[in-house]
Amino acid sequence: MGDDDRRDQILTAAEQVATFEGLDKLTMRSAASEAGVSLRLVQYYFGSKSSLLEAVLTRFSDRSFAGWRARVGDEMSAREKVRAFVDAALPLDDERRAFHRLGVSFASLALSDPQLAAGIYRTNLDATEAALVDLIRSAAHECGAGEVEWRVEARTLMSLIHGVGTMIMVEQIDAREAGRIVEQFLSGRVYLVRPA
Amino acid sequence: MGDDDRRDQILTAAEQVATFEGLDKLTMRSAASEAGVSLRLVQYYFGSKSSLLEAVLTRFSDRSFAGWRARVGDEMSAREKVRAFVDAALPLDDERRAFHRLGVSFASLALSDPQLAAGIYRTNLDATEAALVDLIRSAAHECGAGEVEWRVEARTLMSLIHGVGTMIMVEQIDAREAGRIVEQFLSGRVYLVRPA
DNA sequence: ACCCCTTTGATACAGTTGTATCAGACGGGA
DNA sequence: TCCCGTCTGATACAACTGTATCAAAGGGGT
Repeated sequence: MGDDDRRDQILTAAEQVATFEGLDKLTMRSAASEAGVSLRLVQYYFGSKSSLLEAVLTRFSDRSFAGWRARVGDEMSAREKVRAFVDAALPLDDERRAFHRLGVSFASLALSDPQLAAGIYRTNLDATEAALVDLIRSAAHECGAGEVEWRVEARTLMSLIHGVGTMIMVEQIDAREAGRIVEQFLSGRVYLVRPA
Repeated sequence: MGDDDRRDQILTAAEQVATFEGLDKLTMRSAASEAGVSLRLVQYYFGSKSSLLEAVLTRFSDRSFAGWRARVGDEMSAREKVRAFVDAALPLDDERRAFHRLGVSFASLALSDPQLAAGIYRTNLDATEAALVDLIRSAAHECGAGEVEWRVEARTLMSLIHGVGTMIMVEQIDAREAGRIVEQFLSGRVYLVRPA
């Protein structure tokens, strides 16, 4: 088995543990056990725990984009893409719930360990924001809407999604209610008004 | 020193540690050390760590309301109260930032340890939601606005605030930008439109 | 004075953690 | 065949955790 394969195998196992048992349960040993390899092997490939953690975090960040692009097809209109973006970011099924759970852990980590997590976390958020700004601007152009503070719009939408996601996770609201909240919000946005 | 005083002293120390060093650094020993008492004393008053954690969580939840009421005066109009609510919930100074940091830790805990944290967390959210629904309904009545789905409105606002708060915490946006986002959102809400 | 119960303190113990060390196995060039 | 660098594994170790145990001080009722 090649190096990258092994690395990936361990990384996948580590992510699995962090997602389903909590980030605090992710240890060198638990990752090794989940991957079905020895502790020494994890040490060999990652050296220290912080390296492992950083690798998991980076991979998570990358997959965040991958999961989004998988839902945003190229043939969609910009308006549809915005909807798809929202849909991708909400924890509406088990896969997205698992993903969100890990995201919350990392957000928490980013606040107490700025050096490790915050950098990657911020980078991810900034990239997401930039992509969303583009999407919204395109959508507005399609709709024939005038100039708007795109960045504020993007950040508002990102904030709302984040908050709704958390509410779903703690089961204060269900998927239906989340849909209602988001729908009601989006229906008032000029960049989504269908052109006459 | 009376029982409650001692309990409170330890609890305050525990909260201090959890807030400024991270929830994972809160241990029986660190709480004792911060409080300037022996480990045994913490055991004596709280028995187990989960009890200590639960007490810290409960106290946090209570203070959440206290901090809010401190900012929402009785003489305010309902419209002003909604503004004050938003203001109280955003991490705009060190105190509110510290508070928010602990809140994120607990949110994360609530997702991996439903039994302990989720109950208290959910109770807190539900109570907040109920209070905000009342506030919004009153504000709308003041404004002469018609019927709206108050609950959806309240949840939307709570979600937005939560998301904006997180963005502030990871320093993706600053207080000014947060104000702009919230202001732009609120300006479109019927329940805040000043009566003609 | 005596005693008993609450309160406080020092220490021990088993489990888990990250990390380091020792000892081999594998595999291709000389 | 031999050898050497890469790769894999078992084990050791110190630090830290929650919890349990032993011991003693304090102080009010008899």
